[in-house]
Amino acid sequence: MLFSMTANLRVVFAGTPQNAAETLERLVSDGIKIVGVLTRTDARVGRSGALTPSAVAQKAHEMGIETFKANKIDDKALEWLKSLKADIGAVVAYGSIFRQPVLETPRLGWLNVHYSLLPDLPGPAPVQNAILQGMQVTGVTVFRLDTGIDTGPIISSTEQAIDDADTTGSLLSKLTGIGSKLLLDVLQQGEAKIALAKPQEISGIHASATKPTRELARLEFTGDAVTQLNKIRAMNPEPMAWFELNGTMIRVIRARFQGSTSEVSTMRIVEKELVVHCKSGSLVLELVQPAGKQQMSGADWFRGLQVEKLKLS
RNA sequence: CGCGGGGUGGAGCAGUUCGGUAGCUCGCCGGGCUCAUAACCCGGAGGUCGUAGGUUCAAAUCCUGCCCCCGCAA
Repeated sequence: MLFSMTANLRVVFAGTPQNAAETLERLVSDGIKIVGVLTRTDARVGRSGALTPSAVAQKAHEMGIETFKANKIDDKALEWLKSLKADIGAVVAYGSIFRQPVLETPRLGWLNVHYSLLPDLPGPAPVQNAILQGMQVTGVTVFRLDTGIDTGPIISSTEQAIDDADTTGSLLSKLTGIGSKLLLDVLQQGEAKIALAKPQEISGIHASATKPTRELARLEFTGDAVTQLNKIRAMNPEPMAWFELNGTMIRVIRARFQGSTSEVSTMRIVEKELVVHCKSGSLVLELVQPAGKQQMSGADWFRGLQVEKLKLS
């Protein structure tokens, strides 16, 4: 009986990429009433440049949910939102800011799923930055959207340990599952739960989690081994860490730390594996991808170079 | 037709400019050495060189079409 009083919120969902689509699917399969989906417009994707609907758009279409495509919430989009008469909105990586009139549109406002333990790592790339900083614990936070960037009152959060082998891809996948459940719980508990949101205690500096650029993804083997390894993990799958050799880009997909080191920034085969010596340790480059080639083991790639050892400039 | 790289035994590459017997480093199989080995030595199997056609006495190599894989940029 308790359920029937609260579980029938009319929810509008806003999101764009794959993990948002997974969240949407979870909500629907657990009985949340999604009255509309807002997502970004179709984008040109890949070499062919084919116009492709977002993952969320595809999922919504599959589930027969009314969809509105817009890259920012202009007056037309706002009008559509109003017409839905939703009680509440849920945002997972939609990709645009919400203006005040939009925040007020569903009567209970909007919930946002953010992949960090706020107030740590606000901004667009919390997962990459958690790994980049070598953090061992992160989490997911569900909070009420306000006009700031990830500054609204927190409803609930869950911790998640970061494994040494985690990449942004693998960690995001775990966090997506947790976030879906967290969001689902809040929506099922309804208005009473949402009212319990507590303002964030934003003290000191919380570095905003900006999106990593290609230049940031560049590896410096003269640098600290652990730092480079964190970069490799954080940049996978996007934009992928890389280094340059003879004018071509070599992406490093996967690597692991190894204690000993010798001549810095030098590669050689040690016990069938490709090892690059850095400052304070070495890295075994397990999986690489030269530009234009398939992924291959570091040892296979190095074999093709037909050299004993390689000193990177 | 956005720019570019590539398709050669199971893997990674060389050979293509200048057409002339399929090469290298690994892996695999067998044998040897060794207390032993993933180390070392010897031997072996495995490829119609992405595909279709053209030029030629002769094509991995030159010409044309097509298929597939990938990096960048968006």
